Amino acid sequence: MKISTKGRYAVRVMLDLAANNTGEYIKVKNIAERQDISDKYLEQIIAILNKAGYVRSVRGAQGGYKLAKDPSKYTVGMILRLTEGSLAPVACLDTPDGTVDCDKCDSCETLEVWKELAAAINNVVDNITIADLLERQKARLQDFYVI
Amino acid sequence: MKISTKGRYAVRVMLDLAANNTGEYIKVKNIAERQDISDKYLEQIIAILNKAGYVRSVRGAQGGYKLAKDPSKYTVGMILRLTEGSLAPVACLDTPDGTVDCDKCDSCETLEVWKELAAAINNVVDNITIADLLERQKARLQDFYVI
DNA sequence: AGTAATTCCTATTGACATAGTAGGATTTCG
DNA sequence: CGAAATCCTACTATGTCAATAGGAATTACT
Repeated sequence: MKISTKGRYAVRVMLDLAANNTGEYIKVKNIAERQDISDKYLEQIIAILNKAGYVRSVRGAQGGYKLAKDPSKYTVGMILRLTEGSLAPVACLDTPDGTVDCDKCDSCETLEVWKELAAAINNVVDNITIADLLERQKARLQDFYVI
Repeated sequence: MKISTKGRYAVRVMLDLAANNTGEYIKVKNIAERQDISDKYLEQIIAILNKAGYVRSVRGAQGGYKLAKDPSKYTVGMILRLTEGSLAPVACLDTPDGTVDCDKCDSCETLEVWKELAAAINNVVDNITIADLLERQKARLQDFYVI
């Protein structure tokens, strides 16, 4: 029941892009340094975000990445599902529609548990956006400087 | 973010023992047949439940297993944590106490997300007992025969 | 006492996923 | 043209999952 580094790093990348947005394109190398992640590994992760259109890229010298839309448009759930695959706690629940992929789900008492669990998980990750995280971060930095 | 078969099977075993409780000891073979699980694999899973004292066993011919306590004493969370290990969605949160095992948790904005997620997960699995599942099962069987 | 049934214990295996590392092709700015 | 950056693909080491396998120890029944 662990979220992999791929998913966690992807969220941090999106937050980093939001936090360091100046309108300029941001290089992988800089993100990797700030986040203390291997830049080669980060490349692969950001490639997923790029293919999905979550970020825009410019190639070549002075190139880099920036968020495609406003931070408020990206939920943690979107990012995790994109990079991790489904967040469903059991395989029979990770269908694109809401159906159940199991031949004996009719007599499966535990299925209800997993459905409740899936709903609880979704409820958390789908209700936190990158903008929310950014706001929290700013609030914390404020506190830091005030003290 | 999947729950493994170990955890899922363990819950089903506990429910099976509760549902088929007649005071007699129940054999692994019978549980395996009813649940359609390899009995050799089930042996290993039930061994975990046994060592933790969740079930009582009698060896030898006519031996078997039964729940150690009332079904209401076992939550799904207890069983999953026992068999799966921690349910924390990130490694830095699976400490026995509530502490965080990460050197830069102070500046980790995403940690809050994982904490909320962990709380949501716990809230579901810690509030469903085997007795609850048993009740639902009985209700469903009732419906079946009435129709 | 002997035998069948059952739990108990440990080792092994094949398949797959994770978390990177590595190398170079391609594109673009200066 | 050359340096800097993204893009693309292959490889690898490690570990986990989900069993399978074989036999040792224990007990009830005849």
